[in-house]
Amino acid sequence: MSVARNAESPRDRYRAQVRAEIKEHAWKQIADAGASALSLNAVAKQMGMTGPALYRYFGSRDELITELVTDAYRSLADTFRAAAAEGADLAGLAHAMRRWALEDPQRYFLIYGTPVPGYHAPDDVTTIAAEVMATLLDACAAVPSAESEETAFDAHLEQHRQWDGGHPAPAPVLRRALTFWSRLHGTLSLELAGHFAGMGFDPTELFAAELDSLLHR
Amino acid sequence: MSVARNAESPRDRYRAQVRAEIKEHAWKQIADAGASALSLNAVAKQMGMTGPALYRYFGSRDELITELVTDAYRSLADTFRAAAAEGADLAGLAHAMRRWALEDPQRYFLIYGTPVPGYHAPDDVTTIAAEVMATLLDACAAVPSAESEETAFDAHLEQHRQWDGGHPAPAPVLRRALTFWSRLHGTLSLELAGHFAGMGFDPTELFAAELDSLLHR
DNA sequence: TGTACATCAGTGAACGCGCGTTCACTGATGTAC
DNA sequence: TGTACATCAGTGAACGCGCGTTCACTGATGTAC
Repeated sequence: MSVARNAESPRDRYRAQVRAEIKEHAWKQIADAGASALSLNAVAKQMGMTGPALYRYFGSRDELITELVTDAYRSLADTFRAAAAEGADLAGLAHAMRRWALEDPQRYFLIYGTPVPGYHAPDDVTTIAAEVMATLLDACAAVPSAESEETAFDAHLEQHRQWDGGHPAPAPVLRRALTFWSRLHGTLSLELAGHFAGMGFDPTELFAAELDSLLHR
Repeated sequence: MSVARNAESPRDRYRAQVRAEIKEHAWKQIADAGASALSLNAVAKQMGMTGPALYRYFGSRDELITELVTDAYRSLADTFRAAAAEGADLAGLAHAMRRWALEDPQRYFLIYGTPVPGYHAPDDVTTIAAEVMATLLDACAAVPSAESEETAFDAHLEQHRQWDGGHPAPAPVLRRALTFWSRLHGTLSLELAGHFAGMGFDPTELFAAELDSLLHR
């Protein structure tokens, strides 16, 4: 038995590298044909390996997908945090989110797209998803509250909320975050799905208008 | 050669009935495991038939799916038209749409969910999709225009529009329709995808709030 | 520095499965005289 | 009303395919003395 070692061995480095390469090819495949078409054998072939080899790196196809989902959430969370760290306000977050989504639409859809009816996400995924929300909440709390009146929805939120641990935000902040999320997801997902194609206008303008509706009202 | 007959023969009736039954089972399967899991063989088995039998009714799996998509659009269009015929205003349409979506979430997602990257919809589908939009535009045009000022997005729409034939609506009406669609799709799709689960509030309230934002501002 | 051993990445064969789709056929149903 | 014929729904076998996953193996890489 060897001494407990925290330092990474050459083999560890290699493992990490191959794992990353597998994921990269998996993303490419998802971008080409959607997540449901992701095939371990196809990924292996593309890497010049045989299918079973991948089982050294991922326990199953589901495990791979779960990790891609987690990575996607983490990437979005990082994008938000980075923007916030550079002093971006809510509008800044919105644009960062849009850029992130346009960068790889299928990555966006893997998270916020059509769910598979039976599937239930593992805890890790739920946790990291909540982190994204937390970053958004922080940004919403920082907005100067030029609120005129309390809305009916605020009143509802006041009474019905069980925000996952440690983030007790006032109702108007919660409302702002939800509205931000929902409104921007609305334009963004329709745009990414191609539903505005052939209508002639620039989706960027609609996104900007919706963002505006969030801030100046 | 027989006389040209418009009347439906018993065989025609039977055909129509079996076609309908196939679609019904297909919908059930989609509801259970998503559209990508739809299998002709599985549908046939569920009906007590063998796979090849279905080819009497549909040319291919793709043809079946295309017809389901078309039916979904038609169903939504009918829902809108029926609501409009009963004198429903924009809010009425919104609630009709929500009811329609909740009735069968996967049907909603088949239309407005994650698109398959390579897929391009046939013309029939595009046409019926435009019909849905047309109904929405009519309802938007009927709203009394309590507009204070012209928005920047209105100005953009004024110059960039190529609405598919015969529906030259003024920019503010277009804008209202797009905002309606995008905002309600935002809340609705997040709700249907289960992203609000565990947050404690009632999605109906958020939907109502978003609908309110469309009407009173 | 060199040898002996342990680790482990990747292969190839195999399993069982379900898929979409074609084809030649059978038997029931409907039609025409 | 009864017989001859045409239509056509559905079967069963078959094709070729790709999938996820297991298993026993080989050979290269890294480790310990």
